[in-house]
Amino acid sequence: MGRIIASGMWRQHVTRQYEPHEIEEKWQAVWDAEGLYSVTEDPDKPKKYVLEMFPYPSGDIHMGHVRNYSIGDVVARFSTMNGHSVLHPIGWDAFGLPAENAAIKNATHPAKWTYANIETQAASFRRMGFSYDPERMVRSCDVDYYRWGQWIFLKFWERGLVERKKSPVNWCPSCKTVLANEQVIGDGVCWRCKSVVEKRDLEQWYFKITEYAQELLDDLDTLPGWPERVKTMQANWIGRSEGAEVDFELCGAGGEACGQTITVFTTRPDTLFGCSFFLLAPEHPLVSELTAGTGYAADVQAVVAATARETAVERASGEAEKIGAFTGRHVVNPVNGEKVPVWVSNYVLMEYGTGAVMAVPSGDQRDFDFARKYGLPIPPVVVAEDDPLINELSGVHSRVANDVPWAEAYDGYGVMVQSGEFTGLQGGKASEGMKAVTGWLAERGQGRFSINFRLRDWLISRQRYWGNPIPAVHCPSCGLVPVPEEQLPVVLPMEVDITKGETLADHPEFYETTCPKCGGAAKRETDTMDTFTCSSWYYFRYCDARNSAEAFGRDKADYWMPVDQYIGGIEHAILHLLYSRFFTKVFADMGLTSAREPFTNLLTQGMVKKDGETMSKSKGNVVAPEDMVARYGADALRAFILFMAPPDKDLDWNQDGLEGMFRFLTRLWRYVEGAAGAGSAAAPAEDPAAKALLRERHRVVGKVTADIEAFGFNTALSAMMELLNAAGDYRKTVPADARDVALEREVAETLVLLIAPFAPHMAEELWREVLGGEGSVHRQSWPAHDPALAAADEVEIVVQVNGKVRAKLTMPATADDATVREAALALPKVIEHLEGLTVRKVVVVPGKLVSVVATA
RNA sequence: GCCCGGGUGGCGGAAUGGCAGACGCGGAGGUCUCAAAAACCUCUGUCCGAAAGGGCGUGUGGGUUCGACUCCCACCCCGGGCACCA
Repeated sequence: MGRIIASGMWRQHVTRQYEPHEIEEKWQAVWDAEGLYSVTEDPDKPKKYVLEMFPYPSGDIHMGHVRNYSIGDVVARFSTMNGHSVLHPIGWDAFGLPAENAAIKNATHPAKWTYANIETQAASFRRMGFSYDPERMVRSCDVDYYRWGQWIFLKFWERGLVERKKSPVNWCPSCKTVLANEQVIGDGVCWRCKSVVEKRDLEQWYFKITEYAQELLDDLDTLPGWPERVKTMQANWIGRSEGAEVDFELCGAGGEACGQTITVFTTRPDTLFGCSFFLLAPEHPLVSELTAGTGYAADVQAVVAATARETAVERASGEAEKIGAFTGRHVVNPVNGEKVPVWVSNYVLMEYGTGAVMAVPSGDQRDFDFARKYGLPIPPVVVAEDDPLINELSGVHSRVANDVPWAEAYDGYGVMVQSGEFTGLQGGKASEGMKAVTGWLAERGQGRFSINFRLRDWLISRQRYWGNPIPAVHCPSCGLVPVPEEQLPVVLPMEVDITKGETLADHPEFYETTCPKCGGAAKRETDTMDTFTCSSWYYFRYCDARNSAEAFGRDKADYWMPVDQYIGGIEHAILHLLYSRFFTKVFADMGLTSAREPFTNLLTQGMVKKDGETMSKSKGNVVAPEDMVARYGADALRAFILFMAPPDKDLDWNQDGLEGMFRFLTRLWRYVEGAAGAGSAAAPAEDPAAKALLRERHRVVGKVTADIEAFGFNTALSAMMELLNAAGDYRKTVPADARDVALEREVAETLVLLIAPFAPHMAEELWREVLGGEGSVHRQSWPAHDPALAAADEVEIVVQVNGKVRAKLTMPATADDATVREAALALPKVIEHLEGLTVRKVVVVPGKLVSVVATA
């Protein structure tokens, strides 16, 4: 293997240069042949499931992939070396719209495009040296996989978690399909293509994730290994509000009671006495019923029409001007019998609560603005204790004030006024007043304690071809009928010509079928499932990827699940992570798993940017990992991207440092080659230079170990550089015949083991070929360290006088405080700075410093 | 508006309340060489100083402490998330 390098030839200097390409491809082949990364359930070892998020087969890999999968690979290899049985699989989230778009553009089939991309990407991952178990690879567009997605759908249906209903839904005009709420991001745009979404009234399939809203919220507390920020985002998204439902009786057109009630949800029942009008959403079904044929119909219809014209962005952003119209009707306030007018306004959303709102302008800014605009009363009911109004209204039970001198509503805590028997109680969110009023209403059957969630059910049907067909049949006589389990899979037909814009709905061969129940002619459902359904359970499939009888075996899942370390981008903080938690909870309730949460620890890695912008083809600022691998090898690239920044931070790609990482690896290579000999030269036992190097070796092993455990890959690599620097200094400063050869060899071995998770190819070459190690470096035990050996026997102590460093002192590590203090005060420099001053206080920090406080 | 992050040399970044700037990049000078590359060595926050040495310095202003990048209060800036949610 060794070769004579050109520049060294005349010196007779035989050495091997670090040639990443030769060794990387060589070891990739060896690892495959040896089946190094195949894993089975080993009852004798602690298990560890390390997983990076399911990649979409977009074609080329990008730097974000390199970062994500490099992090996972270090964690996986490190865990293996630390005695764990490690599951580290990969697969592809292979259904989805980009395949259709690409197929249209290239006049091919989505399947062809997808499988070709998977091959390309798999080759790139292999080229990076990632340690995936090849036997567990999963592709979500394979029938073997998606049939179980259909099975899950049927099981969800059995459990009452599937619903088909008509409601206003998000429609992406560019993707030509509906989207779930979670998939509308930012200012009302599609998560994938960033087009502004529209609202359409359509009948669609839903998973009832709201049934699990409370548990999804509560169990966030069982995830200490998740970033706070992700948990906060999920909690906000679920949006739990405690309050009350209040029934208002509707009056007839003549003002008389008509027996019909309208219920509202409010978080502030304590402000009920301040309700001066009542609002309906423009989409509320009662609106036309109440106004049809009356003199109010025209104005109300104008508001309804204007609201319908607002874009989703305007409506959602709260920037739209509040408009409204009186319906001519009234409702009765249950607490005081007062009749309040019913208005229609664009700021009331049909999707939240009941689509009807009791308006309390003194306590809610939106109601306040509306009241001011339309000249409606603003009676104060909860007044801050330091508000001048309190003098006038404190203890006043009945309504005397119908307006406030305030510029805005007050929604904080305060004293209830003008509130009948509740006057004087504390008002505010979750206050005693709120509880008292709710209790009063409940006793009379006019209200009840209630919890409202912002979370909506998950819309899972998609009007696209390249997805998992929904296993359902529409029968003219039986209605919606699930495809019987034994008839699965519903195979996605390949004959659909996507280049002509065809979908399943264009294929009678697909949709013409018979009803499983009555045997009559029926139509198969032609919508496919949201691809997020595929990625919501793939981590279960990895546990038992080749099972043809079940989605996964419970024994296998119970061995591996939950995922111990999940790694992926923050962009899935809600989407994929919420859906996966939901699936896992349903699986647990189905008895398929004992895990109630899928991911114990979550690392959200930051984005890889270029010049502060996300890399994209359209910006032309994409840095191709392949180019970097071609120049410096996969090892240098992997190590460098981890060295650049802590994993959770965004990083700005800058190639300059990559060269530096390559230099480090080259130096490491040379050092190990030079120190590999098992020489026998006995070194002086008490040589301080040798002791220092040994100490550094133990310190660095301790630091690298702790750093990897805390995802401090950048500082772990820094520490390895420090050890190599120390080893280089030892070699430079100690003459060859005085060197401790055994120590140098130990340091070399240590460095090879430490670098193995980061630069797996190089470590393997050095381990097997240079150090002559037995078996793969990746199957070795992680190096041990002895804290006692890492401790210095002499310490340098800093001496401060009035907070400024004035001298340094070397003391035995065992010296007691009094000795250190005395030695410090005796230093000439210290005496000089204390001249004319009186020492007031001396602080001794063992092993660190002495701080002398002195004044004149 | 609300909720999270984050502001440290020329750059990426490091620092259980204890020498700010580890490690790396970049830069300057040097060794080797006919020369260059590579490699190696020295220096590299800033200001004053020939040096010794000293002053200043982690977004801003206060505070706690013998001692603050770190803890507390107020504010400024940057990034992200949420936002007519009743």
